[in-house]
Amino acid sequence: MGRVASHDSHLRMTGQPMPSLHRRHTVQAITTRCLDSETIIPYYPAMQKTARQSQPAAQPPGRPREFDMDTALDGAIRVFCERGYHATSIGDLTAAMRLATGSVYKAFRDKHAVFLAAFERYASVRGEQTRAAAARGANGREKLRNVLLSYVEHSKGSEGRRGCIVVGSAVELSAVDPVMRARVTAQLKTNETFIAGLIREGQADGSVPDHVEADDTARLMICMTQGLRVVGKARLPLDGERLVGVAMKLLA
Amino acid sequence: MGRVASHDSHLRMTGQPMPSLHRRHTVQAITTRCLDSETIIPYYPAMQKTARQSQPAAQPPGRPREFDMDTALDGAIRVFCERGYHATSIGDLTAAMRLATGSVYKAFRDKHAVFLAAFERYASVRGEQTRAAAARGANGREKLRNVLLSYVEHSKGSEGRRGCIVVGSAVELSAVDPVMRARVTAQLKTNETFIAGLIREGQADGSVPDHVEADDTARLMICMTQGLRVVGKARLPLDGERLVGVAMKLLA
DNA sequence: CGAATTAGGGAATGGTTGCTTCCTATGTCT
DNA sequence: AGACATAGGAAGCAACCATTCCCTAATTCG
Repeated sequence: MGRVASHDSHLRMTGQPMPSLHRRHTVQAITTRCLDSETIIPYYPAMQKTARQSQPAAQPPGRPREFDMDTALDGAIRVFCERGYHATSIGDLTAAMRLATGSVYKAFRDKHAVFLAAFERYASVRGEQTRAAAARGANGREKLRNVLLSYVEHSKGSEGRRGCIVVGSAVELSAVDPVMRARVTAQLKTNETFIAGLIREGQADGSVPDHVEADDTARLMICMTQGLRVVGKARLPLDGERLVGVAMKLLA
Repeated sequence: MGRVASHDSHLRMTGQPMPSLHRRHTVQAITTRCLDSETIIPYYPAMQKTARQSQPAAQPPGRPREFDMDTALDGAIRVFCERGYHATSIGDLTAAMRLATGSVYKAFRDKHAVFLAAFERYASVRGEQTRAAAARGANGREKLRNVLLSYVEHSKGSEGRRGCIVVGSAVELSAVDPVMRARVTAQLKTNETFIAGLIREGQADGSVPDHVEADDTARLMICMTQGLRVVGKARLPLDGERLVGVAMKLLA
């Protein structure tokens, strides 16, 4: 039973995420906008002393980064989604990111930081896709329908098999890693308020009946979407039209 | 990239689940009935040559087991649900099962076998609970309502925080462990046909309209239930009455 | 009773992992 | 040029993990 302070101790203990006093760094953070575009979350592409302060396009000193952070993170997303956090070794990570070990550890504090950055990017990209799907609808009801359909499509086939990093984090880490748990719940709430917003929009434009309970329905729909990712990862076939057709009854 | 045959190699490679020729053993398997009570799945409490053949109460030779297998497995279920497969060390396991390392390995081939046995017991227990919930309903519709309510209750609070081993397996293992993937999909299908059966029962007794598509609705409800476990693990509050109230619209 | 057999439990083992540290080469800034 | 920072790889380290070994009980069979 006695296990004390290991490498990834902050994942196994209830403790804090380690104050990161390794190098104090006021990062010039690349920010990504999230689903509801309310919250702006920074992720750390590297550690570099802030450039000049008010010259946003100024290139920092030193050799510029050769690899593209986003494509590297896309690789990280791929493995993390597929295998989860614990089963992904640094070797898996460097292979997927096409980076050497040293480079990874130069760009990120540790494995956990890579995971967080991958999570951030995933949330940002998926949020954009979802908002795009919504935008293709004429009214609240149509938007909602498109959003649900988009969720099903992303839960199917090879992408579905790969899995969702949010669901993965919730299941694998939320009991044991307070940082990721906070991030996951925030993400779920963001998505939920986005959906609730669409329902209210539908009620305003008359495409959704007024007696629909926006918040409860939104929460149930979040359950549906998260469950879709679980079921999709287990490779059960999913038929978008049929499932969404049934789901739209919730707006009756 | 080069990783060859590690401890839990059959989990990391695409390979087979290892033919288990370690010791050939015709186990006198303790069997558990599953949700739909159609399939009988053996799990391996130990390796003992079959006793006499047709004397079910005959005690096998050797020192009898001291611990209760089911309570030990309940402990295993607890940690596996909470931390998942990979993050659970043998130390965690022995602590939770209140067994010494050697005893665990005497009773099970390896960690994977413990996990499978825990999964089996979990499925069996939860199946019984679900069937009990259904039995408390007067007609198909009521049964369904009770089942959904039971799912929400189990996804809430401390049990919800602990999590569901089926969801955990789906997310953490199904991409990488064909044995568990098969087990997970089988379980999901079993649950799905159970729900579909309740819908049809409701249609037969008049409590559910005939135009409801039983299969599609059942699949969507499975997504809901699995999603509930994800959301519950992320600790979002869940209100059974409200959520199920909304969900019952699917039977309109 | 002895032989056979199995469980209990803890110590030992061997391999892997995450992480760190070196090193040299390279590119961009002041 | 000099400072700085990245790239990439190799080598190393301490920790940990899953598994095995081994010795001690407890029970049945002959």
